[in-house]
Amino acid sequence: MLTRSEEDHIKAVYGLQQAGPSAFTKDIAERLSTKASSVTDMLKKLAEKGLVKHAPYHGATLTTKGKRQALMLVRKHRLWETFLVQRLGFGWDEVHVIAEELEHVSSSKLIERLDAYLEHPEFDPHGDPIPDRNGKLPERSTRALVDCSVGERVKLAAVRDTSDALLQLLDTKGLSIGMVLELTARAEFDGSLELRSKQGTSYSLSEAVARHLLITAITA
Amino acid sequence: MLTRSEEDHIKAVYGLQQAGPSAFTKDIAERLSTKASSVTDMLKKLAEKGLVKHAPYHGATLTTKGKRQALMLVRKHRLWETFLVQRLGFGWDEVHVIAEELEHVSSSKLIERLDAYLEHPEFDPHGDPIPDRNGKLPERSTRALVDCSVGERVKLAAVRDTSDALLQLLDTKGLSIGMVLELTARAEFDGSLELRSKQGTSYSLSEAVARHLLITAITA
DNA sequence: ATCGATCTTTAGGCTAATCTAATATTCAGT
DNA sequence: ACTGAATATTAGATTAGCCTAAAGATCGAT
Repeated sequence: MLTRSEEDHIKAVYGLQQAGPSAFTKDIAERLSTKASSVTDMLKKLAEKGLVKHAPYHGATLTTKGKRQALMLVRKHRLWETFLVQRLGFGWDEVHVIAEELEHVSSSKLIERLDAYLEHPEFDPHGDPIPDRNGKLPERSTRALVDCSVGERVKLAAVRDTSDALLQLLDTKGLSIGMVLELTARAEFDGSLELRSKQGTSYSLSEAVARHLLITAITA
Repeated sequence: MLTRSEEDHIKAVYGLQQAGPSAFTKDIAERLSTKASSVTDMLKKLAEKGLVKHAPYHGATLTTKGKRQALMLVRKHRLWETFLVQRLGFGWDEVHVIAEELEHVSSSKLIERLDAYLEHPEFDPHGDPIPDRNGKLPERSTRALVDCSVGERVKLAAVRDTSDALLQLLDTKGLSIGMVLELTARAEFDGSLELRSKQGTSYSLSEAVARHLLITAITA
């Protein structure tokens, strides 16, 4: 059984390993709002428990065992987020903080029942994939909206960010996961994008936003 | 903001104050599976925070502020239990432990949404009253089944126990909250009771069990 | 009224998780 | 290769929450 702090560190390492090969002390500390020295202590402890491999001065990576733990945490987090949005009617920008607490509830029977109750969702409200009970992530090929070409028709698949501000911005504009859009123009000056929905509504997005949106190709 | 341990102690004091006027160190320790000395420490801390009144050697009582906190915890606990049974299909003997964890999740918006989602239940799966958002408990007059007379028709209202064993026993016998029963006989030898449902099924209960069942008079 | 059993508190210590400050390492730019 | 900036680790302190052991308080039975 892991403590809450251990779980938080493992999840941080997992998250950072999505971006780079190794998670660095400073970045972990930043994610968890602690200090680097505290992280070093914890990495040492987790290394002893066989959950991470800690190469001093060169960051940490999850072991197989650690990765399994991390995936279960991610699973819990995303299932709770799905519950909060789909069943309790929360906005997608409100659920992260609450799910951070809920994910530490330990009952695995609870999480399997929740999964069934939600009808085994594959993606959470932000479009992030939900690992199944064995830790397997659903397959899907995405790319950043910013890398698309004018004329392409795409489907919004996910928001690559944990900050609520971006989610609120998208809300305000009326954009949400699953929407199908055509990229109609890209401004040379600032890289901003113009998109149009089937219904003819136009949306204007800055390059910064477009970098954080993931899309899938239209399958039709 | 209270820590988990502080919350646990407050809830223990509340629970014990339902039975007697004051909660004693030893009983609190027993409930929380800690030692009396730890409880003393915590009572001192909670007294400083103005949540309990601690009369050394004479137990603790909740202040108004402490009672409000306790009621919110009880509210959370019982709403989560209701959710687990009604929506996730858990058995009523499985939910206590899980709700002990869930009740510490802090978002009050979450609990209000959950309450609405469950359609503002007044009683939890064990028949215990759920405080409303202001801490008000629904009114209902109950008495112990053991105090009823032969010939009375009663409705099972609540199970006065937190142990799973009793709940499992009732499950096995096919008894549940809300059932209407007639008390047909009481054995002189061991005080055990015979009951019969409208459908004609007979149930035999030991005096020990009957002491832990609360009933309401039939309103019809 | 006192004694003994029981309960409570106090005293002192332990561990987990944090911090700050000091020291050590790495690495990019010269 | 060297050096400075950035980063990481170590050392040592702090806090919360728990413990054991010892001392203190209460109270019913004599």
